[in-house]
Amino acid sequence: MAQLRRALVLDAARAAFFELGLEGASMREIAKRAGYTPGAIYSYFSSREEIYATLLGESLLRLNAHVAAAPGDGTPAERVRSKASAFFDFYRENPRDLDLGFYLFQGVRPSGLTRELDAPLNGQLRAALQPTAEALRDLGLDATAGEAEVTALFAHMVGLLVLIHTGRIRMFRQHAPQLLAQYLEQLTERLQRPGH
Amino acid sequence: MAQLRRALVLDAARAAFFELGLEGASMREIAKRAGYTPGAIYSYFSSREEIYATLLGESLLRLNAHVAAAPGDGTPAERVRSKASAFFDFYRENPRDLDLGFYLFQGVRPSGLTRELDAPLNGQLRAALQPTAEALRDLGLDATAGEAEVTALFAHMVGLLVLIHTGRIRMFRQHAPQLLAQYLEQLTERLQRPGH
Amino acid sequence: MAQLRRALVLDAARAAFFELGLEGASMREIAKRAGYTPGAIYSYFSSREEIYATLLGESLLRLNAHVAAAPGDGTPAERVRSKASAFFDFYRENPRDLDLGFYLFQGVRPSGLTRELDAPLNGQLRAALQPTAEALRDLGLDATAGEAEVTALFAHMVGLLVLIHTGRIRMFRQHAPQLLAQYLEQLTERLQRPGH
Amino acid sequence: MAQLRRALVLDAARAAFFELGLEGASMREIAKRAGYTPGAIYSYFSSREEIYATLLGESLLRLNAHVAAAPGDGTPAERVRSKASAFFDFYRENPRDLDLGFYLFQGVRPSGLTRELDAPLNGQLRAALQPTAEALRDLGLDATAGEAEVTALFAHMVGLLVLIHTGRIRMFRQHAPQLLAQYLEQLTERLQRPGH
DNA sequence: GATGAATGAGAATTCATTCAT
DNA sequence: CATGAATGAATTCTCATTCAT
Repeated sequence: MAQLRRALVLDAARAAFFELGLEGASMREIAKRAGYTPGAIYSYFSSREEIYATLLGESLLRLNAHVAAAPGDGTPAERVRSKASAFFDFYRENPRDLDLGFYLFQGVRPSGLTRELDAPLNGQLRAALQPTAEALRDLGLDATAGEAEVTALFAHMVGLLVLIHTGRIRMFRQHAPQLLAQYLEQLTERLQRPGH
Repeated sequence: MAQLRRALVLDAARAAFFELGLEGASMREIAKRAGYTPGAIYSYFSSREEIYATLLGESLLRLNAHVAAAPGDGTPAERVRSKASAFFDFYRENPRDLDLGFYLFQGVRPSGLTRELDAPLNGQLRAALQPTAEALRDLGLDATAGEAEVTALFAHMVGLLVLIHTGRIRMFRQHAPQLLAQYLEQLTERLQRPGH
Repeated sequence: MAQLRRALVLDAARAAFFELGLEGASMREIAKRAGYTPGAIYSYFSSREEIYATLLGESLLRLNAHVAAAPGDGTPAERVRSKASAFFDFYRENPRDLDLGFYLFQGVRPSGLTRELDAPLNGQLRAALQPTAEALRDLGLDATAGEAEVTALFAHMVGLLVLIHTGRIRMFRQHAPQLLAQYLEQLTERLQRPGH
Repeated sequence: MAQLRRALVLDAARAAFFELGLEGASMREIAKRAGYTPGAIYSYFSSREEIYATLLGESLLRLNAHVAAAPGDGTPAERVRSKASAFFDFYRENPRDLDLGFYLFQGVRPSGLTRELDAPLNGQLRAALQPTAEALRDLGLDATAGEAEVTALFAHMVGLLVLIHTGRIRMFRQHAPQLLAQYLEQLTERLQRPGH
């Protein structure tokens, strides 16, 4: 019962956030959309931060599900491409989830929430990259090298996503997915080259 | 005269922003630092947004200067590394400028200013990547391929900078500059490989 | 049964008040400590005021017990000192009870409760001063004079307690108990002086 | 100009406080009475605390003026009575000033104001007792004894004022001024007695 | 007797902006 | 050009209390 209503508030928060962005999704706005008075929200979430953290956690679950659903039965090189692309596409197709992902370290200063919730959320993010990391290891990389490679790949995807997100990509008249494909191509080729 | 005073306001705004961040640099704060009353600021800038846009333009000028100052007299491969690293290091060493760069599309909704100011600002950003693009062409890339490569490189740098900025990079226990060096290494090596 | 549960709520209220003070002891807090929901409290007390009034009545009972326990077998002068000091020490050692004593006329405006509960509470307060008044009469004072003297003594103690409580006593670098001892000394000496 | 408007806000605050007490005199209420929006108040006072502190400072000034105006040309014993009574009467006749005096340590927790403003306010309070202290010294008391005596006297007055204020004095069917007169009588007599 | 849910009023404070002077 | 004054809307959050179930 309470769980249902909590979900209702969360729906309202998600909608508000997705429509109005961070600034617009105030407690007032969320309450209005949920059909509540602002005070009532606090029965379900103890602070604005908690709402956002919940939303972000949920978003990361969707991300992980999306990555898990990507084909994982080909060659290691194919799996690198498949899993990394799944990660990338999730955020490309759901730009608000990217906003959400950026939320905790962009807009949030005063809250003590960051510290407490940071660890599990980071864990969820790591988990979403895990399949890619495993595929890289199957290509022959050791733990250290795999870590470096997955970090570089993660950075590359984040950069592309930011460029898409901010519209800066048009500046270069390039398509981000194609750029990612090239990066992955070169990556797998490089790792399979003799002498590596 | 007016130009001088406008510069004075801008100095105050820059100082406020660099010390207090986005949240802390209110019109009140800027005015106080400039020795003005809040209302007076509006003689020089028509909105808070315009101040930030001006600040961003100025930041991009500094970026271009930094890139121009980087050594440009080695081999093309060396120049790619030199110029790209200059770009990267500028933002790594001046994280507030990165904040500034992200500002206009992150927090700003209501302003119609973005559109008008977007073009020149984009131009300045392009300019900062121009030396790198030229060095890439000197490595034998045609216009189209060069464009793709510089975009990919730009994305990679942006991604790394975001990871540094948000502290997420610690998660992977990797150093960003090293990752960029590897990326540049592989890039130049690939472009110089026979058959390319 | 109901009486037991009422006591349970009261325990929670007392604990909350003694730990968190007036501000912190909200209905929510009291309910939480009692293992109830806020609404349930209203089965036992019709308002927050009533809880505090009940708490005050109980506090006055403890006060009376404390005074009763003080030695009453010496000379009248000794008994004045003994009983008055017991009164004083109770509040000095239990500052929250003093808070409670001040509560009803300090913070409370809207309640009509004060009037109804005032009489019995006043009675309890009087009772706590009764032993002192009797000892004074044993020193030879008639009813009227005894009344005046016990009132003056009461005022003196209240004044000292307020000074302790608010920290203002440090301003004068004096110790309250010592000041009370002097007052009692002079009082008994004066009453025993020939010609009185 | 600004000073005038500040005074206007202060008038509104005083009126609100005197009519509605501490709880009722919210920023909303003060603003409404001053004909302002709540935000406008912050041009004149930086916080609710500052308003109350100003009100209290002003009250203490009136207290000091009242004490200064009391006759100071009789014998030391007469001056003790005159000055102490002036102190007492001020608060007896202006009970809201007493409320104000109790404010800073009763209702105020969260503010950092107490510490900063406490010292000067304490100083003003001391000053109001100074004439009495001097008259006591003229009766032959040394600094230490005078300090003790003025503290005891202060406590006695505070106690009586609290009893008046809370209505508890009726309980004893005594008049406070008369009780103070008796206290002062005994005090001066005691100090003038041979052997002292 | 108790719950769970919600209300509605209220708190202090901050802000970009406007505008008569 | 600049001020001083003020607006008005916004912010998050807390609380005693009510009431259908």
